Amino acid sequence: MSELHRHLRTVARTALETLGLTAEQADAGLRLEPPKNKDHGDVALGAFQLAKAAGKAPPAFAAELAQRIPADDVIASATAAGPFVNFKFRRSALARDVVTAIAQSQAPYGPAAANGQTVCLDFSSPNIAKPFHIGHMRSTVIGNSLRRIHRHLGATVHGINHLGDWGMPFAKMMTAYMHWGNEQELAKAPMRYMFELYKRYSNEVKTNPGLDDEAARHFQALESGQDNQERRMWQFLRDESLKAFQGPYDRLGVTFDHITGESFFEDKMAAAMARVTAAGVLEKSEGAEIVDLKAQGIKAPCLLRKSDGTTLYHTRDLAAVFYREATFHPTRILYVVGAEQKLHFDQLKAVLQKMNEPIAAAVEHVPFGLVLSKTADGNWEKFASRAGNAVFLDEILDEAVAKVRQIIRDKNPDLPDADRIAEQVGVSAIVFNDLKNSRIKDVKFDWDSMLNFDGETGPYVQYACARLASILRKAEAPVPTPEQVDWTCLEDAERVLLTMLEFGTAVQRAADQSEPSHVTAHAIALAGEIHSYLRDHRVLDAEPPVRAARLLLVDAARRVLTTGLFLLGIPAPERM
RNA sequence: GCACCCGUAGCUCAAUUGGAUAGAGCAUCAGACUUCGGAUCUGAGGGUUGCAGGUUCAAGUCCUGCCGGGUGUGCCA
Repeated sequence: MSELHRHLRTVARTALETLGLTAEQADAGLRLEPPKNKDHGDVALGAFQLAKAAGKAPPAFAAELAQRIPADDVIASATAAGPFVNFKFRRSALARDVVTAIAQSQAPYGPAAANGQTVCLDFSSPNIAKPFHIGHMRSTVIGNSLRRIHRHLGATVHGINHLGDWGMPFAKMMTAYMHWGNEQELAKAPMRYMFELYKRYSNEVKTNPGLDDEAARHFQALESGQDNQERRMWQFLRDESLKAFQGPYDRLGVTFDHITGESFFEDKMAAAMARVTAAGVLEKSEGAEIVDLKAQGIKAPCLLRKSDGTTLYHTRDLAAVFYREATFHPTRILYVVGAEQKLHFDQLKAVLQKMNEPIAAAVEHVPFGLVLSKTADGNWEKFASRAGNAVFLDEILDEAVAKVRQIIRDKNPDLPDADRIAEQVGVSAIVFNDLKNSRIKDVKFDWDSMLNFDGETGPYVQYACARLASILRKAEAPVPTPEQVDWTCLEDAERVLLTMLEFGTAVQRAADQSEPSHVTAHAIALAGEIHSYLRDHRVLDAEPPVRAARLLLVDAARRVLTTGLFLLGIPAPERM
């Protein structure tokens, strides 16, 4: 909360107490929000709850409340409008409070002090026997952003890449490699080569179902824990895959705190199963071991051991929960995994609840929508790697980068280091697009709109940053300090200031709802406001006091935009 | 069949979780000191928020029933 809001709350609480409300009632009803219509004021208070607590009609109560809030050196006015009380800050106080906080990197504009939360963030988690394509990007960039957001807010964050390096998919890849694999071919282009193997297996298994049985035998052999051919093959393929993934991760600027795949829990599953058994919730059914969840409202039981004795996805996730609980003591465990796996995580949580494990409350699925591609007749359909039409992430990024490179050639031919900038801007365009809308919405992947860099896009926000940086460069002097600035010179910047004031709310909401799009939306809004401001307000040729104040404003906007982009995992180039 | 998700302007999406006159971008049209960076800005047109009920002082938001699209649904992950 900003100083402005804190002051407003204090004054309002005092006024409410003189109107006969208790401190608790005042706090509960004191919901200060930006009004929908900017003309109403800077902050709005709907007096419905408060009026109810006071036993009065909302409009009458709002009028009384407004009357008891005097103007002071921060509050310019409090006026009642029907059941609302609208507040306006003094412009100079608004400027001083917001810009000073930004200049000094105070929270929320800079990193906050520890907030006592520990967040385990399970994201990206590709199946390392499959190609890393556009579909894998969503979990990766959403998780990467959430990791930065929580860290910014003062949480201890464990970003975990829960690699799919165990189980049947991996056994199938192993089987394919044993039949047709060639080490030299693999070394040339590991990702693509594995994809070829994957496709070949998928094709051949149609006419030769025995392949799946073979894969199952290999998995049993692998899970036996003995040092055998399967284990060596597993180690080899895992190492190669990890090397191959590093490329996309580097380009996207993604890092992890732990790379512990499913295989990491190999030796922890027996204890997990023992714990489930001890809780008395494990049953035998049709040769398998299950937890019945009907009492928890889920019809499908959770399978923890197959009739052939091997374990499942659920078994490993359960072991992972226990491990994380013991190792990290998390307050939240977030799984950034596609919406199609909702049932899986509902079951996981339900099993923990049935076991009376308190950690169940921390388990939270963070689902997201599919990536759809446009068909010839204008409809949207799922990207299907099975059909062999997987689009490799690299190809998409390359295409975007090439487009940016061309725009630079057209508009800014003298830009130094153009290739590096094109990489930054092009990759960001794709990432930004993925984080722009609510997670749960499907991402419509359409080349034309993807490569249109006008409007609400990554390049739009980066362009604003570059423009601001350019002005600061041309000032050829250090940015003024807050002490040097006459705040009355920024009274015309209210739209920019009020937008920057909202930054903390946007970040907090993003963390609470696991929804990076709130940060994206804020960055777009601020970029728009500063662009508009610069149209009518010259900086460099203004009178000295005005120039100094505006320079500091420009620097503040640049900092907030840069931080916002950082929280999305996107760089802010000084030139582009 | 059952469960869950989505449905808002021609298209893609917002709407601070129940609050004031539902807002942006794209596309279309009309404009902007010969640019402190035009990847920008200003403006215009464009809406029965899928349909029908209900709860409430107040519903795009909550409840019920439909319609349309999607995802999932015991030995994959």
